[in-house]
Amino acid sequence: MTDHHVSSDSNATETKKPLHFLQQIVRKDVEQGVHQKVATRFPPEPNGYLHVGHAKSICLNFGLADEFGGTCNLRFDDTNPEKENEEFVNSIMQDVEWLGFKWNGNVRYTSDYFDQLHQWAIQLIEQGLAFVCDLNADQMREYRGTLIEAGKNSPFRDRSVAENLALFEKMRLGEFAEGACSLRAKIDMSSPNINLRDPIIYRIKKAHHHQTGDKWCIYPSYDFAHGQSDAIEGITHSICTLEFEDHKPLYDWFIQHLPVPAIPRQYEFARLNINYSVTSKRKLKQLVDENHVDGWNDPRMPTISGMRRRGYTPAALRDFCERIGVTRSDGIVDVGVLEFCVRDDLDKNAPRAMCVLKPLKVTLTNYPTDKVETLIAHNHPNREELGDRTVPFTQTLFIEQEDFREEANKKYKRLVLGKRVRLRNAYVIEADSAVKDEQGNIIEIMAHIIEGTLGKDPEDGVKAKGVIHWVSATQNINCEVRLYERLFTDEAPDAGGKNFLDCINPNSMEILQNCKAELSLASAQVADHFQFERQGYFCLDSKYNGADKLVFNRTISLKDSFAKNDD
RNA sequence: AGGGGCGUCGCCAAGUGGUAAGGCAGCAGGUUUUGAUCCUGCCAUCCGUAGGUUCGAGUCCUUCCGCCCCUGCCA
Repeated sequence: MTDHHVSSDSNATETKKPLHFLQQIVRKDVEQGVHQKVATRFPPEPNGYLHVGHAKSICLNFGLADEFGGTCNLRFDDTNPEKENEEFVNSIMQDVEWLGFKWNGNVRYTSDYFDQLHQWAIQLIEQGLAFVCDLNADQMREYRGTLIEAGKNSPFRDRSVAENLALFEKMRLGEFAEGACSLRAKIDMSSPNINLRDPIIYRIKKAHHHQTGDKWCIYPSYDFAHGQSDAIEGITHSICTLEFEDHKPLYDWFIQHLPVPAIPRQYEFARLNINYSVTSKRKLKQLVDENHVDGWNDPRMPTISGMRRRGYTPAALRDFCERIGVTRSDGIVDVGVLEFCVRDDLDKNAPRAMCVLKPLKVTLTNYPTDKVETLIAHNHPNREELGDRTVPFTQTLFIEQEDFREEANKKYKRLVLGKRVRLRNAYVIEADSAVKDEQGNIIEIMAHIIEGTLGKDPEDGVKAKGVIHWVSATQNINCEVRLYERLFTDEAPDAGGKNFLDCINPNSMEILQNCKAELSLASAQVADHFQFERQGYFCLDSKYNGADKLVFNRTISLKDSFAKNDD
């Protein structure tokens, strides 16, 4: 992890990035010595895969700890065994590590604290602050009141401490059926804050738990477990999203009435929304379950595992989270910002290569049939330290079909009949004729090289108009390339009364067979990133790539200011 | 008997009573063996609205408008 502390900015001339509101709060607490050490936590429920919204929370929590010399725990909020499992636990750990963060000590589980939580529930009963309620779910809803009407007290609210203790113990022993009763905090049924209307703190769930097995058949609610877990871990700043703001009075109520070892404080920030995407777990699950995508890690998914498979880098995601900021106002971030971050990181770090996606054969009539020249190409135009590679040059080549036209206007900077073009890292060539099949399709270009143009402009002064990529027709690797577009055509698939499934882009994936990659790509590894010059950034697909076939994913295209203005 | 939040450029976002940062997008140029990168310039007389306080208001007060969250034995 980097260790630039916000406070120790020695370079006065350097323009400081303004601190967001949580950084300001933490800095103030540190300056005033409120805490010995800052402690945060990232507390996902292991009931699904992490997505880009979680990345924001991860960067925030681990980032704050890092900036102020504190610690950040990874805690699985596993109070609802019916929805959780070990697969999710493992994927979440993998995603957090991949993003580049290291949690403090061992992974924690709220279930590690079930014994303590149970004890505290008993203490609440003993203080007359909790009771066992026999109301069923429907009755409970009725008694709760509405947003504009007060609720009314449960008829079981005045049971004696002894009776409550006995009943709660019976609950724990499994003597009641699920839903038969629950343990509730005794607060205020007429509170304008519905979370304070005698909330349930323990419910019966005769479910196997992925961590505690069959030890328990009663489980604490989120509200009862979260703050106390924070306190147990000595969390100083418990950061969550805006929708939990109404829970804060309850969070504080438990902390105030229980002998907890520390006083954590909850702060809320706005969750991340991105256009042309969905981030609700329910919808992502639906996309997977109904096979609209190829699993949770489909390269088009906004999940961390999907973005990883797509070729997005941890640095790009971290940069993105940094750029979008942290505030309390709801907003929708333009996916273009994310795409910029990915391009920016890949441009700086991805070695270049050449790959022809839709091949068109070119025969160089003045080049010897059996000659093979070994040309040298730089792996990066601006970073010499990334070295060179060699590419074989032969009489027959492949260029991109769209890089040739029989005739074109002046703005077209590629190969045109009778005109010249530079072959990237090689010679300038001039097109002489186009060979067509019976249907009139161009199937081959006859051209000739301009001698002496390796690394030099033509001696006759007639420069090439543009540069195109190419690959030897006899020495290349056949491969499959998958091109991706946004998964949704609507910028707000979630909004209004729309069914987000109706907004799915039918052309979000295009699979190209028989693409021709340069030889050096044979040694590519799944973790590698490449820029296929003039095409975009690519990586091997971790799922379909195999020994028998190379499969590349296009992470993202190059920015293309030309495509917009119709030639 | 409702409660809690939020409104600054197309998007994100600084601003903490002293005269509207920055990024993305966009536009116009320059460099370039990637129509990429890089570089230069332009891009809010105005801060949801209407009043008020003040020498001075995006910042303080009031009005109204708009948007988000809350009535799971989910988190």
